[in-house]
Amino acid sequence: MLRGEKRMNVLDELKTRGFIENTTHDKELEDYLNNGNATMYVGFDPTASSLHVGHLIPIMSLAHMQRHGHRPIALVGGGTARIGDPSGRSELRQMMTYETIEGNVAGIKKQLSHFLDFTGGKAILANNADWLAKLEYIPFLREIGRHFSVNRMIKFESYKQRLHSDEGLNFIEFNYMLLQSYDFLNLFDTYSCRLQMGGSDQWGNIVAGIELTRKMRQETVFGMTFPLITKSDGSKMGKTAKGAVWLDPEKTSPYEYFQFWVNTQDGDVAKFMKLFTFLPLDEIVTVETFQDADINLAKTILAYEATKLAHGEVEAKKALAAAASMFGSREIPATLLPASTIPRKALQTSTSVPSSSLDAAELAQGIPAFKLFVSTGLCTSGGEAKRLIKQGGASINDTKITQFDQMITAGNMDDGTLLLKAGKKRFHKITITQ
RNA sequence: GGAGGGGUUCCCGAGUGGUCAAAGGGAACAGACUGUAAAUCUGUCGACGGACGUCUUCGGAGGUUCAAAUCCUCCCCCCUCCA
Repeated sequence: MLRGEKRMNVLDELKTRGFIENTTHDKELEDYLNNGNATMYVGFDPTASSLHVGHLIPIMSLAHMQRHGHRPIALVGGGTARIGDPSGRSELRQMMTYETIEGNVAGIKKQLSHFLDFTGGKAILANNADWLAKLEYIPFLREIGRHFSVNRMIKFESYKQRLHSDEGLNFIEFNYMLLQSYDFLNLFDTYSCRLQMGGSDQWGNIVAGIELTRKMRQETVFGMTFPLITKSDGSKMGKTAKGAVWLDPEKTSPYEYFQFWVNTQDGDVAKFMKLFTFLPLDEIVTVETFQDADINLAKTILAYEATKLAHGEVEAKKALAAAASMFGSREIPATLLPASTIPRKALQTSTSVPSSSLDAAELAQGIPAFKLFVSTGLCTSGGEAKRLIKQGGASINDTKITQFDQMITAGNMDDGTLLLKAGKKRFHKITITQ
């Protein structure tokens, strides 16, 4: 995407791709980014050991910045997590132990390095625990606290909501804004970082940091917020039944991750390509008119590119192959999104479907079908497995199971394996060991 | 410190002694329809070798009762108002 004569400037690119909801100081910010060598940061809360799909917007925006020659800072909130941000939350966060937080920080740092190049100072990975943890209460209040008006703070949306709710706002959370503002000031001092980006719920905190820097340093720094990404049906993007879609392959396998993207709704394909891949905009535009089978090819490309970014090319190819063997595969024309590196030939082989092995002796005695569905993890209880079978959603090697206690024996094997299918999209392969 | 309100199954939320494994909604799951989409319709939705039955669940611990989510005692947590 770096080829081409007329390269867009970052701001335009981010705008066109749908990353920007709001910015402060439009003109000055544009100048700042156009003059090269800008430094900007996004904060990531280590509330879990892994980032999830919802974090891709900030991650991708930092990646775009880096591609345009700027220096992004990924700030992991190891310090602020000890407080808990009330913004956009209807209730007090569960307090996390320091050990949990540090564990989460480590996990998140690892993932960020898949998307950003931290070598040679091209990007910076920081943890605000490094400066927040050693703050002293009285000096902090005297130097920082005095710049904050409570009258003003309680007017911010992030607090207002909670002030009027039954849950209330706890004092510890009330301080979050001061700490995040202090982060910005600190990054400005240390790295001349002049831009903070964040979700739209961060607007108040970002603005507070801008004001603090102005008051204490008489310098102008900027803010930018991302829109809340919703699906075309209006629901929040990135959550599924099982909760968030994680970037950690241990929590969400590359295959599931791939499937998540393939299952994108029609109306969201082009939008998601703009946001979650680096495919060139002029190619993505063509997707907007696709329908029927073609839109599914576009979804495959979206899934492949997104999986490649998060898990690497090898895993992306495996996931693609696994999906192909489950759902079939079609050749993808070279003219379709030509910038994508997806393998375009129709595929046959299956590789990374969840699998387990079973002893041949055990199978020889026969195993009731529903037990097999439980032991493979396809169902969480015998009752659930029976229900699945009763409803006609279970099959083994493409033969529908009609009786929950049907005995499965070596006779059901096909090519030495049992392919269990629960519903249309969940599979499990059992290989038989002698 | 005082007064009041509240903690119910994944979420919201009804339920004030048996008819409660607990209304209703959402989410989810399965089926039909499809394009591995959405929408719609139907069914399911604590566990247990399926109906009957048994066991576990309504903040925690005890107690009353033939019977407790419901009554009593103590404790924990949250919120509101007053100080």
